Amino acid sequence: MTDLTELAKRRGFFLQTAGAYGGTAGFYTFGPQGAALKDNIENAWRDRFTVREGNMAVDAPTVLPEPVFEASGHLDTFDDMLVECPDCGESHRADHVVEDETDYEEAESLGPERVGEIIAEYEIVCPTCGAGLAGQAIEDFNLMFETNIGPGSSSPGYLRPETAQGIFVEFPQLAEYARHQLPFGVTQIGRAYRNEISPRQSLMRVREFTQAELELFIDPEEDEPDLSPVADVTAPFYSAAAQDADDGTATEMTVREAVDEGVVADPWIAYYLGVATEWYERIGVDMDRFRFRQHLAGERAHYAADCWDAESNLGDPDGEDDWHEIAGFAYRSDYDLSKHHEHSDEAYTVFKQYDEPVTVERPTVDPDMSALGPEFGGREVEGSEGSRGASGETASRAAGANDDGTVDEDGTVTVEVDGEPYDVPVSDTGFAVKEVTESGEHIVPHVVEPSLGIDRALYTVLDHSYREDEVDGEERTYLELPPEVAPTTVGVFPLMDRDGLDEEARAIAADLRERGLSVTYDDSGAIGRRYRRQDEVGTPFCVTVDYATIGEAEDPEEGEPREGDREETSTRTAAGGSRERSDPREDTVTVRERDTTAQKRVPIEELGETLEALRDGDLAFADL
RNA sequence: GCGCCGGUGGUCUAGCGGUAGGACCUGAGCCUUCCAAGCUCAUGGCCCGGGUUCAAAUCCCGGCCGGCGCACCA
Repeated sequence: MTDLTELAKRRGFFLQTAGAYGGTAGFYTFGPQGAALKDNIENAWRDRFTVREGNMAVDAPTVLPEPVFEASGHLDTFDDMLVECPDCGESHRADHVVEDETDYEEAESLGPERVGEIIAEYEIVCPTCGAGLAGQAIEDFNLMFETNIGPGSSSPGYLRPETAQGIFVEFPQLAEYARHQLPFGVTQIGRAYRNEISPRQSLMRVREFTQAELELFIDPEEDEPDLSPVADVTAPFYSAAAQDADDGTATEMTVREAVDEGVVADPWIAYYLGVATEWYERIGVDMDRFRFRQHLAGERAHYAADCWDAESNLGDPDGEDDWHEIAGFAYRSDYDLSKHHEHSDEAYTVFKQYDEPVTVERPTVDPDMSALGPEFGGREVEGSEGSRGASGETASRAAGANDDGTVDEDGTVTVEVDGEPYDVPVSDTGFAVKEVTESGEHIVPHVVEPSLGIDRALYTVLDHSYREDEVDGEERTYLELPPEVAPTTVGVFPLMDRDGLDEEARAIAADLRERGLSVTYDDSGAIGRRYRRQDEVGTPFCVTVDYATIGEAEDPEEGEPREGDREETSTRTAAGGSRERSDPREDTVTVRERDTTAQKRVPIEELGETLEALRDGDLAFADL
């Protein structure tokens, strides 16, 4: 990890932000290599989770107004109350301490002042060392960055702690775009912010990070995934049950087995675990240092019904394991949409049409207010309210019949007004049972959410691809990045920076760039140094223009052609006078593979095509 | 946020009261016909702020940043 951080800074993958001002914890800037790598990882994610899944991508603001987070629950649950022990200095969740030591439940909702009072009243002591906590300040710690929208403080906003809310809050319109057809998926890749108490471990725990999220909206009663594309994907599953067992370990099994054996309860989650497994492998995560871990019951987020994490092992390969969460797969049920449905003015539902319209008898009320109004004035009459929205059963009880479903002999029903029972004539309530034809119902979709941390994936890929070996007795450091994500695909060098080799190499570099390949040109120093430089940033292939390329002898005994007669190099045969170096141009270059340092000669005219095939995995270097 | 340890060129490091030396990297030149070779030259540094002292990179205090442990991680 130390070596990697050093290489990351030296070679331009990532560095601490604003180091000139002392740096600031939890923020990193991606350098040229890191930015390119991150782009490539993000593009691989878009390809897999948006394009190939047929989902739609959106791009929401990072700042959202306060009501969004009131609805989502983040304002409450992100607001931790901490109390610090005056003796041993340990911080504890004040609300948890109170819940443990008293009969109070949901102490969080009592507010910090009341919790402080309770701690004093009950003389609660520090769970660690036993010192009294009375009188200690209850610190409010909100993990969201707060800001003001516009001048003044009347309109607070927060930097989103997850990209997801930007999708949920727009659900009504997104459902429109999806033509109200479930299931549909919406993806988003973007920054999220959490004011972490203690950023640690380089890129793995930062205050601003990039999330790649998919929110899949499903009808929980109808929709089921087609597991077949990933059914045979194998991954290690570390279930909650296995974690509870003393000697529990992750079990290697296919996605199909995980579902059939009930290890992963929800098939949608299982499907995305399969998709993610393939994706992580594709971008260069070592599958021997990867697993899925189910959240323990007490560990789940406030919205999650079931949750699995993807974890990568960043420990020393020969040493202790060091597992880190790099993605979460949560079955969020209808939590988020229901919340926004309640808090906002819009309906976060889709209309689900029945196969056949159903005709039901539905009790209705149509109160005769000219009769009831004068009698009951402004007081709320349950019977008249009951006609709106409530179920037929409620309406019938309230307006058409007593609780036992009967109508009194004198043709009245008993209605409660402000707790007082009144007899009201049935004729005045307008009670009737009508036949209604219903063609469907409004349902709140459930949400399945694969949420991947891009920075953590990037760091894992770097960690897992870091290699040290020896070539010709010299130590070598290289990154075994998959060609698809490597910041640079090909390095192009002239063997010597003269004799027209450089011109030839520049022309080749330009041609390759024209094809859209990511190319680095380098003519400095010795060739070996240039290879090592590219090795360190994970460039999978290097092309070298040598004397064979341009038709020079391999064994120059006489003076080399110097500046001034460069054009002669390509017309030497015709020009005569230098017949001992008159070999014809081979028009081939060497292509060197990073991982093996092996070289093959490739004709220049096939070079672009060959490199593209190598990059895309359509051609193996060994088959050249 | 607490505790322990640390912060010297881009990177790694020596110096630990008298204002800095090396290695690597980088740049220029020489040399060099495929894996960090060699030679010459050059660029570049004591985290920040106070204090003690004739004098502070060095000692003290505070801050910032980092590593590790604790807590936290919805």
